Amino acid sequence: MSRSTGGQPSYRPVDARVAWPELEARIRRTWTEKRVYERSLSEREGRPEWVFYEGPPTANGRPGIHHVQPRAVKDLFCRFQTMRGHYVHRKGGWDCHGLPVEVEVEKQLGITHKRQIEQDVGIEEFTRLCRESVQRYVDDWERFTGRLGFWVDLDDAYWTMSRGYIETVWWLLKQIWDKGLLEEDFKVVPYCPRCETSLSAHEQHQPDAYKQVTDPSVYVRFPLADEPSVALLIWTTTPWTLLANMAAAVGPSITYVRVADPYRAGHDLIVAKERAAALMGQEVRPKAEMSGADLLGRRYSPPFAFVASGEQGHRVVPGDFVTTDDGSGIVHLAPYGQDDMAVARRDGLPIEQMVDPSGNVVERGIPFAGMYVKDADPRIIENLEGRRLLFRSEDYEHSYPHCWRCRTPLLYYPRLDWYIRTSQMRAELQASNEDVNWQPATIKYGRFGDWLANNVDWSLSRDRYWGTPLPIWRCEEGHATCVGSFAELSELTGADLGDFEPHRPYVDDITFDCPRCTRTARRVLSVIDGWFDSGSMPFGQWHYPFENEEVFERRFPADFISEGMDQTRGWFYSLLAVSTLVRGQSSFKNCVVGGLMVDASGRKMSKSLGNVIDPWTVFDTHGADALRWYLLTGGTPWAARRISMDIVQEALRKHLLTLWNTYSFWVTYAALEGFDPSAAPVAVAERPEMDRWILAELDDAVRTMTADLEDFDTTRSGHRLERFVDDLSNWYVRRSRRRFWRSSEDADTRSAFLTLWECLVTVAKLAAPYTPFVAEEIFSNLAAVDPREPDSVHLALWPEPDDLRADDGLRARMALARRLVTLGRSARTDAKVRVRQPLRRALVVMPLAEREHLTGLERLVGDELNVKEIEVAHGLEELVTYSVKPNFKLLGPRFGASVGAVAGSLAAADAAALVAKLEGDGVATIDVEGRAEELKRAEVDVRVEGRTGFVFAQDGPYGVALDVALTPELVAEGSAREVVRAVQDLRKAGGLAVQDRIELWLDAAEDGVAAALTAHRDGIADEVLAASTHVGEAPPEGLPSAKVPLDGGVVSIAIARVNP
RNA sequence: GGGCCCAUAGCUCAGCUCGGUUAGAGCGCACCCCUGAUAAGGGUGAGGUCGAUGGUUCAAAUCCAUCUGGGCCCA
Repeated sequence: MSRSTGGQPSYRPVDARVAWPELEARIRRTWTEKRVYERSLSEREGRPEWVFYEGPPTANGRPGIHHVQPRAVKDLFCRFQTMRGHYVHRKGGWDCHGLPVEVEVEKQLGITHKRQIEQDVGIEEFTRLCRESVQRYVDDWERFTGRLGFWVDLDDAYWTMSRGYIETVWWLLKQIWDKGLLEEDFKVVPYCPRCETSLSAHEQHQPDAYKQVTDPSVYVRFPLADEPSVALLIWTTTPWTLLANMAAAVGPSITYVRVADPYRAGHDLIVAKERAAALMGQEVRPKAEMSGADLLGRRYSPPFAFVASGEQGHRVVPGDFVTTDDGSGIVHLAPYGQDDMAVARRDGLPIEQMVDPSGNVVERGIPFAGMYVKDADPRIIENLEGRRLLFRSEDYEHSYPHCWRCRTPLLYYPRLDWYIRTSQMRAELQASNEDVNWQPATIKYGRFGDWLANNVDWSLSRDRYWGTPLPIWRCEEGHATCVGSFAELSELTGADLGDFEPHRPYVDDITFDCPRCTRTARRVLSVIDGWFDSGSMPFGQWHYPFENEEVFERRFPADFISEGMDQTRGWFYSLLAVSTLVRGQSSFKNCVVGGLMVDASGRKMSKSLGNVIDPWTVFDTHGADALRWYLLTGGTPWAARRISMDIVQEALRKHLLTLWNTYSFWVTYAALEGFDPSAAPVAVAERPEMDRWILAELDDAVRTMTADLEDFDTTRSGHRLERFVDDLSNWYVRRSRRRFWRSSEDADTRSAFLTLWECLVTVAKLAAPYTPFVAEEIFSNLAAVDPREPDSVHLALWPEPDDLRADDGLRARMALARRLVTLGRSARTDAKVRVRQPLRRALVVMPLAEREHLTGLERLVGDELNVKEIEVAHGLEELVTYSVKPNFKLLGPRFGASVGAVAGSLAAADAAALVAKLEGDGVATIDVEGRAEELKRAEVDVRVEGRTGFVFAQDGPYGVALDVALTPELVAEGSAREVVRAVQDLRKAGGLAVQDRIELWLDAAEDGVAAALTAHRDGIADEVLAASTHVGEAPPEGLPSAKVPLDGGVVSIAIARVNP
């Protein structure tokens, strides 16, 4: 790299073939050496902050391909906003607590049961291993993060297991406690019998939690106590819950019928009328009909005798949750359902716990005692059958929730747990949501809004070991004290606890005298839901309010967060909920939600399908930039993202290689010419049209990309960049190539070098948030000569729109020229005349109003088509026919329903005359439903079509006709071009450098060809850098040579390199 | 069963916010061209009832409704 120091600038040579992974490794080293990330912060000190919160990844497993997109999105906006001049602090974080970590350690220890932790391992050793386990994966994550190019401060990351973080969580819980929103309550909760802990609603709703399972579906007779030949028919898919049956519920307004029991002569059954046919067959004849209300209060004989009936048990009770969608319309109630427990509390039903915390039937449940409930099911069914209580038993397939970590089917289980009364805060949560800008917007009132609208209390406590301990101490009298800081705990114990370890088991040993009754208070043994930890990060990352109060206030709430869709009910919820509970507002303003990662055929990635792609394979093959580019621009961000090696390679080839080729082109010639962009400026207005055009496109790209990225849209913005790079490479460079080589340092060459340099430097800036490595490579090589620019693109300011460059008129004119070129090529293809053969002229048909748009671009179109002249055709009726249609966009509103009549009238008119009139006078009169209507030129669409017999291509109102007549001069010129091409091939094949000079021999037997060689001798020599040319002379032996077949004969060629 | 998303060429996707009569790219395919950006590049072509039906409208890929299929989230 060089600075312009008076001598010629030098550029790092650019290999046309790039090894992306190596390039990226080199860039990463530069970033480290030059402390670029640190400076991207320090150089923005004092500028307005743009606040980003990092959602802490669970450091409990190696990062996978699905972690790439969220991190790429975060990085993109942070880099973009930094370039926009903001100070963007990026504190990393690690989510350390929770069941996943415990499960990992359990596996490592080879234990399968919770009780082994306390008995065999000990809590002290267990939590020590949990801490170690977290530490182990952090290295993987750091490597992954760096490789991806995600700039985040991991050295100063927050750890949810740190003392300070835990203290903040305690403080937050105390705030909630003081509001009366933290309570212990008896509730039916989803419960994992293996982990022996309840799950919060959002844990239960993790992806993959629901799986299709087959359960028994049984119909059971509950004989009425006072009429044993009549039985209520109930339905359940969990036979084991019958052990604790409390009552049977009916819908008071549902109609029930008494029908003959088809399997028991002389017995009757009561079922919902709507279900009778489905259960008994179509021909069922009701013996009696009654409403649910009529059944209320009737007693029945319970299926098992474990639960004493008491006053209220084993009766028919009303329940508004009873439906006739399936089952029998009569619901068996047991303490294992939320509806059931609500009724039990209302009606004083007898609650008996028949299942222990491991999911086994309790001791007195003979003969099922000790059996796991799912294993007890078949035995219970047998038992019921033996007592003629079983009506029917079949298999029932349905989706059922499983423990999101260990895959054990969940049980619903009545438990005494600690809750945050979020359901009382629903309106506040919804108000917070109002202030969030979601991307995509549908999340706001869809997925997330629904979740808030149906909010249930947050089950906070976990009977586990590795987590933030619930800071509640309770004495023997039941008085509970919530502790909100370590100092407060010291005060309560009356001794300075110093730097005590707040985790279990140490914190469990701390006791104090209950402030209310002075009896000993001990900590309740629960730890809390890990989601509360992560939701506390706006506070916990700064150990607020114990320190950093000013920092916290400055960085609350966040301008931006982003995670995958799966966090809707995870982090997005906990983050919103904690700050709403404590601060009454959302802690984030903008949230970009990413989609799921699926394989190339749209299937979810899973180890069992074997379709998981390791991110490192992609990094090492195509590089991080290619992967980032694809993920940030290919497809809708929140739709499922298909990913495969091929898809990434395509993104690489299409976009990054195009950019690279353009960059490599500039450097190659700038190095040859010793070009210095900073030497002599050329004003935009003084540059050729082609240069002004690409700068106008560049300006448009800057404007639209800025607007889209401010709007958190990565896709549109990326597409604009991709189109610009394509324009730059495949039109600007393609058309301007000759201006770059072997020219003297004239204004035109300077302008070309300067323009392409400006484009590339600006593209590097625009690309920096997307593909930070290649952007840095280009920028650091090209912008080094510019003293105004920093030494890293990531320290540069985002490009500003430039009115001197903006020129929409020119953009439209160039679009017209390119359209005509396409038509000309099409015509050439039809004529089967190769492009190297020059043609005399092309005739262009186009609307009069646009003709002047072509002025100045004829040469361009002519060059591209290799024709000598472009003529705008007049009076070409013999070449084309016209058709005229309404411009519906304009005439639709004017004529309304009559627009069809206008179309008819136009179709019937003499099109050529009409067009002549419109082009000449600007208006024409036609008859519409008997009225004379005047139409302006713009109000109609004119289309041309070539008549047969002409080499003509058309598109709408545009047409290009080629004059394919060849003169001897044209043929000779074509021959010369063939020769040039053959010589260039020889040069390349001979390994000559671009600037090497040669001695050239040309020989042809035929007169016509020989004449062509003579005529174009100087032109050929000039083109191929021939220092001397021998025409009609046999070359010395042993030189590189070729024979070129032409229409009129054969040319023999030989070359020799001239030693300088 | 409910909510949300998606459905456009053989494949991957734009376009839909704000309706305009000729729906575009890339990959693949066929044919061809170009060639000192070259292990690239370019052109032309074939390939589409824009998931289905109905509605609104002079006009629907676009707006509305219903349905079908797929996905995600939930019950």
